[in-house]
Amino acid sequence: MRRNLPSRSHYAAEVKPELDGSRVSLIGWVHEIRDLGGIKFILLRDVSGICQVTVRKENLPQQLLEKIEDIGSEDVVYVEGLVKNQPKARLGVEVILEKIDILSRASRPLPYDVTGKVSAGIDTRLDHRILDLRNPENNAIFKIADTVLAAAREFFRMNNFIEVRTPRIIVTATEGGAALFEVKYFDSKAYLAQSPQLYKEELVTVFERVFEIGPFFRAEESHTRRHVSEFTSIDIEAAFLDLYGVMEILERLIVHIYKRVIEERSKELELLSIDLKVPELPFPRYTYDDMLKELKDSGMELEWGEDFGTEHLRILGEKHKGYYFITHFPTKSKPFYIQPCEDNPELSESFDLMYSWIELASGGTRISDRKLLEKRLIEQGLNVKAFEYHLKVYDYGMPIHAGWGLGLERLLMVLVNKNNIREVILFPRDKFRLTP
RNA sequence: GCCCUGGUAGUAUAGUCCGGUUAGUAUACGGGCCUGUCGAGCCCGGGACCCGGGUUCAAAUCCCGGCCAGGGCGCCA
Repeated sequence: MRRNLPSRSHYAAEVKPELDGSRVSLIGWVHEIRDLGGIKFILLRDVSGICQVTVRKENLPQQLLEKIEDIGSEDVVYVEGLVKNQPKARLGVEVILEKIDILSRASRPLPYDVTGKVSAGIDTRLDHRILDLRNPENNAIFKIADTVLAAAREFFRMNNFIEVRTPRIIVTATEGGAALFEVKYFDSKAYLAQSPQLYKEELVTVFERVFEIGPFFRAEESHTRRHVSEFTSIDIEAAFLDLYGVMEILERLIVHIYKRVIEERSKELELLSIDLKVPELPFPRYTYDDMLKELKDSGMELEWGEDFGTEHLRILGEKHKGYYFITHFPTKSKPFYIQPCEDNPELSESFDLMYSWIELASGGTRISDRKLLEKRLIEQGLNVKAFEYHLKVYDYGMPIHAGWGLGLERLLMVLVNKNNIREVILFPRDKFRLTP
């Protein structure tokens, strides 16, 4: 026997003045109740938004009134009633209740206030994340994230990229540097991938242009508002392009995402009080040397070859408020697979995409010559033998190629103007949080 | 890993410096009043000093240790 499932005639946000006089049925969660005695207002929330259900007690049978007295915040209810234009209601329309069924009860009191009347710290919010996400302002972030992901996939397909999936369980470090999580893999040790770097480079010899959107893991002991242990990377790799080609793809992707979010998520942007403007192309480009000079002019000397610290980036961010690229970093500050410049091997064909002082993406031209790659592995103190499977691919015809990795959550922080990365991750993971 | 700050009802906070009545407020929750609320309003109620040790006549308050949390640095997306 099939279950008898509750069904609605309309979503809450579809209850508009044009429906005046018609009968509707709604299903949702009780967002808020305001009881004025003879009249009672129930704000009913579903995925589309909130609608006001009005209870006029005078004409209702006792049995129904008792049922209404019994409902509480976050109960799941089915409601039937007549739509009525109502200038006194903020939305200009309300549903006069005729029938209500409680489909599921929420406990009382709830451990967390969904309506957001009392502010809560990020830790408390994350402890009660599901309730926290019911707040329309908070779930708007993830509706925007949905559009960002859809827009990115759409953009990549328009540009002949093929979506690939590379292993999350790997046998060795791909880049050295970042700390890896160790996992038990049957009778041996394995690690959680920190990047798809080597796989996507290998795959350009098959598909020419690949992209991957997926989670990666860093076991860093970071304790900041912009680091977590599990994050989402939007990665591309493309044959027959160098850093300039993939920088163009990156800035055009950002613009495409902005356009789609503005088109499809105006309501969510409004909820978050964000006035999103499509950034202008091209994004400004500066070299590492340019930035060193800028820092010097600001009274902050940095020795050539040193990577920028947060202190330096904050100064650069003061001056460059929006998106901009920094290119041609010193080779020694970059991973082994980055192509050194032909005319000056101390510099590399690398770039970072910045937004103010935040690093959003980094990438560059990759080394496509096996000999050079081996030399760089040795220079960085890595074990060449461990990379044998990867190095072999360079013997099978490896074209010049370039790519980048973009931090999805970092981009979201910029889009929705949040200064803690945990706000834009449904269930964030960091050194101190493994639940919920 | 290093550094700074904090831990008081479900939540957010006042009080802590300078130890001393019943630990205050808001909101949530329960009860009452209220026919146009939309941060509803008014009245009533229950609900808290992170844990352990020390100092003291007396500790939310001072000291030590632990645990937990927020943030910064390094590293990076």
